Amino acid sequence: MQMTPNEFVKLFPAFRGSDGSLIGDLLSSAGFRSVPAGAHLYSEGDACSAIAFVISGDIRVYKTGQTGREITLYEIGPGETCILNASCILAGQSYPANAVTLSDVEMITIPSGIFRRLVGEDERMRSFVFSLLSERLADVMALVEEVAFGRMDMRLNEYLVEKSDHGRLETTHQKIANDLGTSREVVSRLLKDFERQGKVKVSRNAVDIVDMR
Amino acid sequence: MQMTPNEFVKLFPAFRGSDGSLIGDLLSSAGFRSVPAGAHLYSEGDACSAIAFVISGDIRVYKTGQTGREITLYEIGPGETCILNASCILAGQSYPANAVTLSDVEMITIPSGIFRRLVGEDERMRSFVFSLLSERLADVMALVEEVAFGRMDMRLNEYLVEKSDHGRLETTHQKIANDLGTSREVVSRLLKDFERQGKVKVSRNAVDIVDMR
DNA sequence: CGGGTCTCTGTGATAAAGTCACTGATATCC
DNA sequence: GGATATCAGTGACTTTATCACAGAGACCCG
Repeated sequence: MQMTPNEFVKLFPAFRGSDGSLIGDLLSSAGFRSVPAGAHLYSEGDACSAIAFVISGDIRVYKTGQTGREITLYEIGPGETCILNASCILAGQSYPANAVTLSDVEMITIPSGIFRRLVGEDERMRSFVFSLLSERLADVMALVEEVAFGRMDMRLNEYLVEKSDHGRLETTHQKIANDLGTSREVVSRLLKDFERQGKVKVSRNAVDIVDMR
Repeated sequence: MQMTPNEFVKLFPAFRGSDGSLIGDLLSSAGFRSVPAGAHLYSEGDACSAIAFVISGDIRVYKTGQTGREITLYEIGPGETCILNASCILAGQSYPANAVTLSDVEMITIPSGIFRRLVGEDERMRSFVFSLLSERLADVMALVEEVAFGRMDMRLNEYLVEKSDHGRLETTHQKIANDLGTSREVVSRLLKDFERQGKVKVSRNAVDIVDMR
């Protein structure tokens, strides 16, 4: 599959109005990559060689503890880059987290050398990368606050509201726990409480929101 | 006080070998600022207008919860910039955290416009800022993991080892709690346990490490 | 169809951590 | 030398996490 500059700008509006060559350079040196849902993209400690611009699908970036518990740091969607790639490439570090696809994902990959050059030459590219990196930093800082000070019932409540689609969320308690950084039992118990309070309806592989205010 | 390019490069070796004009530009437009210990530099939500390069002293960047508990995200020392400034300037956000000086701090401040231009023009400046930003992101991600999965006794143990100077740490239980994101009572109790185990000696305003392995 | 095997969920007991409400102990300041 | 402020200790209780199971539903396959 090939992408036109027009399609690219539609997805990545930060590049609108770029002086001609940038997007051309970017697309001509880009590779296209299609990854199935559930694929493991990289692990903590891996080195990285290319940067990915996500066209479609979602990616989950998470940390793991020794006990096996997980916590989601943030998700990457269409119109974003996997900024950890950028961060690794530009700072020469290895990945500080893990990433997995949540759905089938299509992305454009750009070799790190080309990417480095583009960041140097183009103000828009620079600004795009800085903004995304800054945003992630702010996101993760907010997560620290939530984890350190937030109560689990509140966090679960917000999670259900945010993640549900038309009042329904199809997932398992284990997956919710993995996003929130807690254990399955805790999620099960809290959902049961919510159900007793008439806020949700719990069934196998799904939670239906009744009234969460 | 005025700083020579030589002194600057000694503190910020990432700029060694910069093509002449960069450091000159930077220093000629820089302001010098001296701040006493304990001063509040900025709060969550503030806008920012200049970037600071720290010459001497340490700055603590932290988050606060509604209950009044605090947690330190990271500290900034000599030879580093307050990267949140950069991130705000380049991404147009407001501060996502609070900052306070831990000691008397001297720093060079550079107006955001000049800074923007330098990042655009100079490869070394760009690389310096990216590296620091990436490093902070990795730091804060590691903190999420610690807070979400780590045990308090382990965290306190590591903290004491890292922060102590010649086996002694002069601080209050409250300050330790503020760094770790827990409450004073928890720190007091854990320290008491450590003392019973013969690992430390606790006294008012100080902890002496006996044997922490 | 029926039995075996997964995956998902529920629950009790216990341990770790945070909260609340105090008390006591040590400095510090007129 | 007391008044005041700061710092630390403690019991009781709540919230979370962990461990060890037990069922319940889905799915496969002869």
